[in-house]
Amino acid sequence: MQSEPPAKPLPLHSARPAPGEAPMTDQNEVHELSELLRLRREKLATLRSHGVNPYPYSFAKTIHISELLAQFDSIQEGEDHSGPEFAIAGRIVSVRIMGKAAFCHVRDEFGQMQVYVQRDRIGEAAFALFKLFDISDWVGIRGTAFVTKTGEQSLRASEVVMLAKSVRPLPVVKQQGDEVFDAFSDKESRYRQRYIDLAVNPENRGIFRSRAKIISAVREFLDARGYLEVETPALQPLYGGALARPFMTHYNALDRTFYLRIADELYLKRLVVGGFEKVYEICKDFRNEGMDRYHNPEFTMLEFYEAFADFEMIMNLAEELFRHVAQRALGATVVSYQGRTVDFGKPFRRVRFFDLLKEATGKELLGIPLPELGEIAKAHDVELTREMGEGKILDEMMKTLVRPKLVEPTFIYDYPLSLSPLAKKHRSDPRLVERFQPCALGFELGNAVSELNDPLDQRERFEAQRKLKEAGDEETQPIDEDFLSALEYGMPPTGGMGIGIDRLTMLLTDQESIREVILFPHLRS
RNA sequence: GAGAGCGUAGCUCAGCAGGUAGAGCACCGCCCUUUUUAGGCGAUGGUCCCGGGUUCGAAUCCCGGCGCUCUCACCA
Repeated sequence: MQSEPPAKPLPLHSARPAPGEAPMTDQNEVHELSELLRLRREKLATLRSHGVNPYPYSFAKTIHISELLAQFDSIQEGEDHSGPEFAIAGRIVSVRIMGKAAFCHVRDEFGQMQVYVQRDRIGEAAFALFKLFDISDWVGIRGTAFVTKTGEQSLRASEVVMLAKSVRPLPVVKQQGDEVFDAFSDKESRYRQRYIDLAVNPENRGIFRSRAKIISAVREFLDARGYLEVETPALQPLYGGALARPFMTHYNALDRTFYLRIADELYLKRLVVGGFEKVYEICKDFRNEGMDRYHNPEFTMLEFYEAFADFEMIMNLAEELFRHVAQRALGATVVSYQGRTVDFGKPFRRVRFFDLLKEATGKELLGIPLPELGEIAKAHDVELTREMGEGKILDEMMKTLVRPKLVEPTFIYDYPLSLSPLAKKHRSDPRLVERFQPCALGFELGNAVSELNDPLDQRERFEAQRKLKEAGDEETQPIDEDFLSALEYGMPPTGGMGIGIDRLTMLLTDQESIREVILFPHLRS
C-alpha cells in the first residue's frame, strides 16, 4: 500500500476567489490554514480513505513506559526477537524514518521510550500508514522489549495503532549537543496554552503533582487529628474574614448583589458555634486586586479552626503541619528555595512582632505615639502614604525591614491590635492581639489567631472598620450582623489559621512566580 | 494604577542610520531496515500584534490601541 493522495482531495490548493466572486466560507477557512496544518489534515483524510479511524474509542494499554523501563532487564526478547508483548500508549515526540524502518520516541504521563518500527515486522500496508504518523499524534504500540546497537532500551513494534491524529503539531523540544531547539519557553504562551506547556515540558507536570501532594498531605494531617472537612459558600451576600476588595456579581433570582468570598473565616466560625469542634476548608478565595508574582486574584486557601485552642496551640500544630507537608511533598523536611536552604524539621524560631522591629530599628516601638513612629519609619526609608495609620505603618516596616531577612522558618507573634479586627486581645497586653504569622525564605505563609469570641468586642472592632471605610479605606471588613449574632449565642475559645496553598506550593516546588503553580493563571484576554 | 522592555515562520530568535523579509529546528519530497531526538540532496512556509500617520517606499520612524514580561504601588 502506498501513501496515495486522498481519495477525495480537499480543496486545499484552489485559487483565491476571483475579484467580485463571493468567497465560499469553508474554502476560506481552509485558506487560512497554514501549510503545516493543511498537510496534517491531508494525512488525516488519507488515513480515513484507507479505512483507519484516526479517533478510535479505546486502547488496551498494558503498562506505563516508566514501569516497562524499570523491569526491562527481566523482560527482554530473545535472540529470535520473540518475547513477552507489551502495549504502551502515548504521544509521538520524535520520528526518524529510514526507508523500510523507523525509530520514534513515545511519551506517556510517566516516561518516554524509543520504538522501533520495521516494515517487515508490522507489514507493508501498516508501515505505509505509519509513515503518515506525526510528532504529537497519540499512538498505541504493541511490541517486545530489546536494546538497540547503541544501547537504548526500546520496543520492537509488532503493531502500531493511531489513537488520535494531531492536526496541529506541538513544538516538541529537540536537543542536539548543547543546542536546544524549539524550547517552548515564552511565559505568555506557556500560561495561555498550558496544555502545550505540559505536553512539551513534562518536568512542569511535576509541579502540579507536587501541588496535589501538598493538598492531600494537608488533608491527611488534619483528618488524622479529627478535623472535619466542610464546604461553605463561595457566593456570599456579604463578604468578610479578610481585608480586601471583593468581586461583585448579581444574583438574578434574588435581584441583589452577591460577592465572591474573600475568605471563609466567618462561616467556619459559625460552624464552631454550631458545635463542630475542629473544621477546615480548602477553597478558592477571590480578591479584587492586581496580580503579580505573589498574587493571583483567585487563589487557594486552607483555613482551619479548633475549639478550645489558643494561638499558641495552633502554633504548635502549624509547625507539625508544615513539617508533615514538606516531608510528604518532597520526601524530606529540607526545603531549597531560589538557592537558599532551610530545614522545616528543626524547631521554628518564635519571636515577638515588636522584638523583630526592635532588632531592625534599635527602638521599642510598642506604644510610642504615631508621629514618632512615622519619623522612625522614614528614617529607615520605609515609604509612607498620607493616610497610613499605626497598623499600616508597622505592617509596612515589618514587610520591608524584617520579612525579607527571615529565611529560617519563623513564627512572628503578638501583633498590634490595630492590624487584626478578628483576633482576641492579648491576655497580658490590651495593645496587642494573640496572633502569629509563619514566615520562611522571605515568604509570609499564613496567619493565625486566638479567635475573638467576645461579641461585644467584635462589634466594636466592626464599628472601627466602618469608620475606616467612611474615611476612604476600601479594604475594610463590613459589619456582619448574622456573624455577630452567632457569636452572641456563644463561640467557645477557638484558635484558627489560614495558609496560602499557592505560596506554600511555590516554596516547596522552588518556583519564583505564583503563575508557575497555578495551572491556568489569569491573563488579559 | 505608574515606569521600563518586548510582540517578525509551527517553536526559539536575528534583521531596525527606511529600499520587494532571514537563520536554526520543525514541516514537505526523494534515498536510506539499529537511528540518537539520525544522515544526504532538494523544496515550501510570513496580514513582520492591530489601526492610523510621515515617506516615492515602513518590520524598521511617529501617534493611538491590544497583549505579555520585569520593576513599583495595594493585597495573601
